[in-house]
Amino acid sequence: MITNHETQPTRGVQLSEQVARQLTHAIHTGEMRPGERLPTEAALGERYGISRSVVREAISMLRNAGLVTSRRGSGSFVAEVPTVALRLAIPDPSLQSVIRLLELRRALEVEAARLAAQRRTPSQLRRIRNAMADIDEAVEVGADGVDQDMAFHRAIAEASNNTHFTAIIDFYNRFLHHAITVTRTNESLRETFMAQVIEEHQVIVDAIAQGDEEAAAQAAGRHLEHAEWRLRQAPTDLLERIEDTGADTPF
Amino acid sequence: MITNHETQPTRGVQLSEQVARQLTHAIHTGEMRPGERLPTEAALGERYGISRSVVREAISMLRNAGLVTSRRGSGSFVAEVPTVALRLAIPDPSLQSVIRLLELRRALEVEAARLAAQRRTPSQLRRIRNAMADIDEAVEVGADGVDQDMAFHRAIAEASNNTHFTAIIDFYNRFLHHAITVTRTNESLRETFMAQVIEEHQVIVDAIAQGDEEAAAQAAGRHLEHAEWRLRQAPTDLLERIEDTGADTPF
DNA sequence: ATTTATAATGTTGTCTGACAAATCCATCAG
DNA sequence: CTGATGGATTTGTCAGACAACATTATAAAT
Repeated sequence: MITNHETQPTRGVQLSEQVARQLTHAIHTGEMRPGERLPTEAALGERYGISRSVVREAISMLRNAGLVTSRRGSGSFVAEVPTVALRLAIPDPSLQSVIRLLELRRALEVEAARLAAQRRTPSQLRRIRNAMADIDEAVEVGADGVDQDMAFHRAIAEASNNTHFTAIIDFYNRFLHHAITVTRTNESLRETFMAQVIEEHQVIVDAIAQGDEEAAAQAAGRHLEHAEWRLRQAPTDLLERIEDTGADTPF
Repeated sequence: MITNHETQPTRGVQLSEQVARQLTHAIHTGEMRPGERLPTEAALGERYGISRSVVREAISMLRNAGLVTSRRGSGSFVAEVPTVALRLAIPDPSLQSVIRLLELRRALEVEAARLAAQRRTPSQLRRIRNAMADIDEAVEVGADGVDQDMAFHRAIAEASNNTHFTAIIDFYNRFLHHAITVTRTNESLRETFMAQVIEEHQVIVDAIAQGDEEAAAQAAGRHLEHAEWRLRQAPTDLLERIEDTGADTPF
C-alpha cells in the first residue's frame, strides 16, 4: 500500500533507502537544522505513505551515519555536528600493510608539524612538551611508552589547528598501536631505539617552538622514515593479528 | 521476553546495539569470514532470544558500517573487504574551511606524488598522461575541466600504490569540487589560472616520469600552495553552500 | 541421461497492530 | 511560584503475516 502522499521516492530500490536519502538531503541542505527534532516516526510514515518499520530502518541508517540521534520517549534529533561516514578498509596486520599506514602517517604528520610550527599557541606548545616529558617518564619506569608516544604525536596534530589531521591520525593510530608496541618489545634493540626516538622528537619540538616550518617538516619526515626502518628491524613474526580492542567499532 | 539462550548481552543499552557489537566482534576476529553467509534473521533472533526487529536493526548497523551486505531472498553476507566507518564532520563551505581541506590535500598529494615517482608502473604513468591530456582538451572546448583535474590527481594517487591515499582523497574531493569550480568560473582570471595549472601539472608529471621523488614532492607542494593562492583570489561570496550531489551519502 | 520448465521452500523486505519504557507537558496542591 | 502527579506522546521491542525475490528440488521433455 504505497500511496506516496507527499513525495514519491523513485521506485526500484529499497524503500527505507529512498526515505533515508530524502531525509539526508534535507539535513545536508540545512532544511532541517542541527538540534531540530524531526517528525515522529508515525508522521513520517504518513507523509511518505510507508509503514513505521520502514521509517525506523531509514532513521536507523541516519543514526548510523551520525546524522541524527534518537532518544526513547522524546524523539529523533538532527545531530549537532552532522557527519558523513568515510568507509575505510580495515588494514591487515602484515608488515607490508603496516608500512602503507606509516606512509600515510608520514604524509599527515609532516604537514601537521609544519602547520604546528606556523600557528601553535603557547598552551599547545606546553602540551607538546608535557607529552614529551611523559614519554621520558614512562621509559624510565620501564614501560614501552607507546600510549605516551601517540599522545605526543596527537598533541602536534592538535597544534596544527586543523581537525582533519587529528581525526585521521586518531583513526589510523588504532591500527598502528600494535605494530609500534612490537618494535619496542624487541629487548635487544629497545634501548638504542628509544634513545633515537627521544632525540628525534626533541628536534621536532625545537623546530615547532622556534616556528621554523621547514625544519619541523623535515624533522617529522626523518622521524617517520626512521620509524619505518626500526619497524623493519623487528622480527616480523611478531606482527600478528591486530588485537580487537572492541573500541574500534562505530557504535 | 529476553531469555538469552546462548549469549547474554550486557543489559542496559539498546538491544540491537549489543547484538551488533557481538556480530561485529565475530567478523573482526575472523570467526566469520568474508563472503560467508550469516545465520538467518530468525535464527539470530532465536539464538539471542530477541525479536526479528531487533536483529534487523543490528544487521542494519553492520550494513551501514560496510561489514555485511544483504540480498533479499538470499541472506546477509560478510562483506568481502570489511571496513570500519570513520565519521567525519561535514566541512562547511567557508573559505577558511576550504583552506583547511587544501592543507590536508597538500599533505596527501605531496606524499602521493613522491611515492608515485618511486613506484609508478608504466601503465599508471600512461594513465596520468592521458588524464593530463583530458584537461587540455576540456579547456580548449571551454569547459572548466574540474572533473578532469580531479581525475588527474586521482591517477597520481593511484600510482602511489597505497589505497589509503586514494580513499581519503576521493572522500574529500567531493567537498572541494565546488570550491575549485568557483575559482575557475572567475572569468577574468580563468585563462591565466588555467595556464598556470597546466604548467604546474606538467612539472609534476615530468618528475614522476623520471622517478625523481624529491622533485615530484616539491612540485606537488608548489601546486597546492598556488591552488590556495588562486582560491583566495576568487570572490569569496561565490563560496556558498556545497551543492548536494546526492552521491555523498554512505548508502 | 541431460536439459529445461515448474513447483516447493527459504530468506529478506514491508505491513500491521500491540505493548513497554522513557520522556514531556499540563494540571493541580501546597 | 514550586513541586508532584497523572496522562499523553514517542521511541524501543515484540509478534505474526504477507510480498518479493532467490535457491533448490522435482518433474517433464527431448
